[in-house]
Amino acid sequence: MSTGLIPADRQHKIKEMITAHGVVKVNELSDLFQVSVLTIRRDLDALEEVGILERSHGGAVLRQNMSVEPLFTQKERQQREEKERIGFAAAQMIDEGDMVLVNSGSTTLQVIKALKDKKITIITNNIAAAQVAEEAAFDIVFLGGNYRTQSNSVAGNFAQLALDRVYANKVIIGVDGFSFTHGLTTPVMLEAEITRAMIDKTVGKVIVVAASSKMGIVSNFKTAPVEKIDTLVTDGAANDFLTELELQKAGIDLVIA
Amino acid sequence: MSTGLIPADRQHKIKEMITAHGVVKVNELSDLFQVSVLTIRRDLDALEEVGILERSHGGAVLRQNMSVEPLFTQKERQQREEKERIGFAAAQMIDEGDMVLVNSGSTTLQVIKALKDKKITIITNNIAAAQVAEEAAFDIVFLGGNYRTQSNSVAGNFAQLALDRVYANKVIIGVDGFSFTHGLTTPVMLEAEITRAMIDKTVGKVIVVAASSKMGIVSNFKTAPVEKIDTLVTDGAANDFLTELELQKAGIDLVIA
DNA sequence: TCTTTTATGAACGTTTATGATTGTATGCGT
DNA sequence: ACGCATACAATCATAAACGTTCATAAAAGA
Repeated sequence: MSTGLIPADRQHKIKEMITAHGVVKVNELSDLFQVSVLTIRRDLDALEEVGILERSHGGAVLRQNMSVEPLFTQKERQQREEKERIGFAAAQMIDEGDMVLVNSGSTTLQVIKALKDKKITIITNNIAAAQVAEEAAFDIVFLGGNYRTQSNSVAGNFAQLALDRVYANKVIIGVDGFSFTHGLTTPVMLEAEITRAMIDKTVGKVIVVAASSKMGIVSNFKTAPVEKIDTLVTDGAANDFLTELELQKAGIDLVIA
Repeated sequence: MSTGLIPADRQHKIKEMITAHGVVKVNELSDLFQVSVLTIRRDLDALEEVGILERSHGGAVLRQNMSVEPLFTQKERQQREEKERIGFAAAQMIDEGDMVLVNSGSTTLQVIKALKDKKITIITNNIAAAQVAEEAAFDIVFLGGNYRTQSNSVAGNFAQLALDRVYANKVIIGVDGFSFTHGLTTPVMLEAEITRAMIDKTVGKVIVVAASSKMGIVSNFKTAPVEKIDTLVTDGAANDFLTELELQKAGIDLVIA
């Protein structure tokens, strides 16, 4: 054996093939690369180990993260219980008849779930809220705009246009980063603009919901300085980060869920 | 047994089929994949084990994680195959780069599904389209507005506001009633207003998708006279209702799916 | 140079996938 | 309700694919 491919190169090509076709067969690969089926099998085993494919008799298929929202669901599951508690605590601050703006994110979705039985109006760009609305007491109004599958939300001109016409008396903000010096930040510009507009259009309480994992994080786009926040709802682990002095200086009421 | 599919790939394809159609038949699959019904049954058993479908005589049906729209789903299942065909036929009329307005309803949702691989922009009030967008090539823009759980769609001021800013070159309209004398009608006023506005904002083709069961029906609110229609996509059973003379008089191209 | 590691292939017993057969269960039509 | 057609489950047989072990040979290293 002299002019053959090296294993890594062969495996790389297999990887490309299965990504393109979704499936590869041991026989075909053996034929194509002019190596024994045994070698191919070992290649496939190695690639399965890495996790990019699944073996099956006769070949292998591409491992699919499959069907529904990969990122969103994964993010949602992570720390789910904490977020449920935070959502419940935040929901206690909403009264019947309120008009509440809610931005996108897995934490704010938990707030919406917790608001199920309240007769209020929710205005949101979080499309995932549609599922919750099925058997909820609240009215829900969606902002329009370009849909982003990763976050299951909308943003853009239409949303801004709609927000121009609205005044709310409370706003629930979920964030990706919370920092005393850099304020609230999120990784996507359009989302940041929506959040900023939501805060602007609220004459009442600005409620931020953020798991402790967001504390001290600074993401790419700033939505608001901490001074704008009225209430911060988080979990106990955030105590390490938050100091009484700083909270007081920023005028933030702290709620530990 | 030589060049056949490997089991995992076949099962994967079955999975896709049942997700798309909601139901698969053992005979059809056996025929399609050129394997015995016995093999198909074993595939279905395996997939049932995993929990993505439920066996039944002659085939299997998609297991619903439930939760979602009772009314909507029921309506959607009814005449599902016809609507799929209609959706597919209507999708053929859309070209790359088009900006397409689509109103709400189970039939238009099928059109959106059929448009999965086209690089276009879809503007719709049909929130159900979010699920389709997961793995679609098109961009999707949602109109905002008050959410109605029954139809899984939005309507109202925000939607009208957004539509003011848009011009599309094609519009896909699903209706509840189609009548030569009374035009297109739907049972909900807000939906009718949206549909009317969509037609107004379209400079190109007005494509109506309507199962034969809608023919001759007059619902509560009128959206447009038949003269506005460029193309009607329906199924064969509509021939009893449609006459060549009337179609010609209204200037409608007929497409039987 | 000698050893070690890595890659590959051959041989052989084992497992898996599939289809044929047979008898049973289910659903449909009259 | 009954009978017929179809779909089903169970068992068995076969061939392809598989894993294991061993052997060979090239590449890397000492």
